[in-house]
Amino acid sequence: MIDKLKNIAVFASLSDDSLRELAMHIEYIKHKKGTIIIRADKIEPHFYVLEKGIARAFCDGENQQITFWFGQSGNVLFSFNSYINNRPGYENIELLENSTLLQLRLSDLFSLYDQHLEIANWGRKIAEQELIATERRLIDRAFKGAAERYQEFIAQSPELIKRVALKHIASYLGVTQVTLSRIRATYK
Amino acid sequence: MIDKLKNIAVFASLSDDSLRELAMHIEYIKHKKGTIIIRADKIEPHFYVLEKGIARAFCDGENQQITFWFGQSGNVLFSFNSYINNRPGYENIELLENSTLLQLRLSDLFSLYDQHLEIANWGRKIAEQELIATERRLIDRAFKGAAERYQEFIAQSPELIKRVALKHIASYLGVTQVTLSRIRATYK
DNA sequence: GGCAACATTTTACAAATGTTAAAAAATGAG
DNA sequence: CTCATTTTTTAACATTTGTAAAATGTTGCC
Repeated sequence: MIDKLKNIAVFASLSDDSLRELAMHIEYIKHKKGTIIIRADKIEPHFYVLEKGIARAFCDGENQQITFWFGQSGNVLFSFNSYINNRPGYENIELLENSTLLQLRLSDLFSLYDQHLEIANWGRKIAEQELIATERRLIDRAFKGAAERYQEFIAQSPELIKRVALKHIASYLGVTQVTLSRIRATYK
Repeated sequence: MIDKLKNIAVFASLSDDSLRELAMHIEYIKHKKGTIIIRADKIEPHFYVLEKGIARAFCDGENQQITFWFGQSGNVLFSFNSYINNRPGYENIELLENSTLLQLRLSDLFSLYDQHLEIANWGRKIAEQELIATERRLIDRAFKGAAERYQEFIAQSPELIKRVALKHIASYLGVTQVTLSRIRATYK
């Protein structure tokens, strides 16, 4: 089990001791493409790590869904508001492919944070990495046009372009699908 | 010193023991309005807490500055990329008023993270709170028009509206100053 | 294969925001 | 207080992006 965890990106920095602690609380689960694993307006009691598959987080609007996050193999996957504030979340998380996940109760994770220094710092780094990635996206929206953001998305996430519907990528980039189509038509 | 720290929002949750540990490494400093306390492209070796004053973080573009963050009394203030990745940052931080700050070496802070469980979890929560606030802003950009974002900014940050130049608020909201002026003219 | 459901592109038009420049208002130093 | 500087507003026009609807393309199931 520990060797298996070591191969997953988010666990790579942890000592065997910490991995053993975590492994005691981890369950493997599988879900099919299309499963909504986390639902808005519910307190989600688990923290997941995506072992295999692709996921998206989205919010529902009146006549649109906005995808604001993609997860790939090795990424963590949780309801921000449940995890951080113990409140119902605003986001849904959908699996876009048949996936395998590691599941960990938040209550167990929080106990580990309060008992285990290395795991507490691991949790800190997870939040910090998400933070810097999110802030970069916010800044990119200000400095770069939609076309440039699309080009960079292709460069940085070649897997996602192949495997994710364009309508999801459009809202992730902050434009409508029509605009994304126009951008794509320009670079043909 | 410890009692003084307790009055600052970001320290409120810490035990006396943790506050004593932190206090050993904290220096008080003052700076005048207009001081750029953190500069892009440098590794910033300190972590600051704003005791009194207002600050903004901005990036320089070709013919514009984009403000993407405001700090008020009790907020922490650091170069994301220095703090998180030990690399030169992309942001400048400017004090918009005469300010008093608490200064802490990152190297000291990281030592505390590696030695002190409560402080490690305190650092985790700081990152998590920034993360959730940043993500909310990214989502708000998708669902709300500029006028609505302005209204909410007024409601949530009445102090900032009074004390910060509108040109900074415009870029924070993701519009030009001309557009913000038009929005303001509408609600008169 | 053929059909139904869904995804993507295209078109025409509308709305929002950006750009540039100039005027008006506010601020701050001496 | 006055002048110079900076900030904010206003105006005219250009550009980008959005909306709605139709056309085309793709996928998967029976």
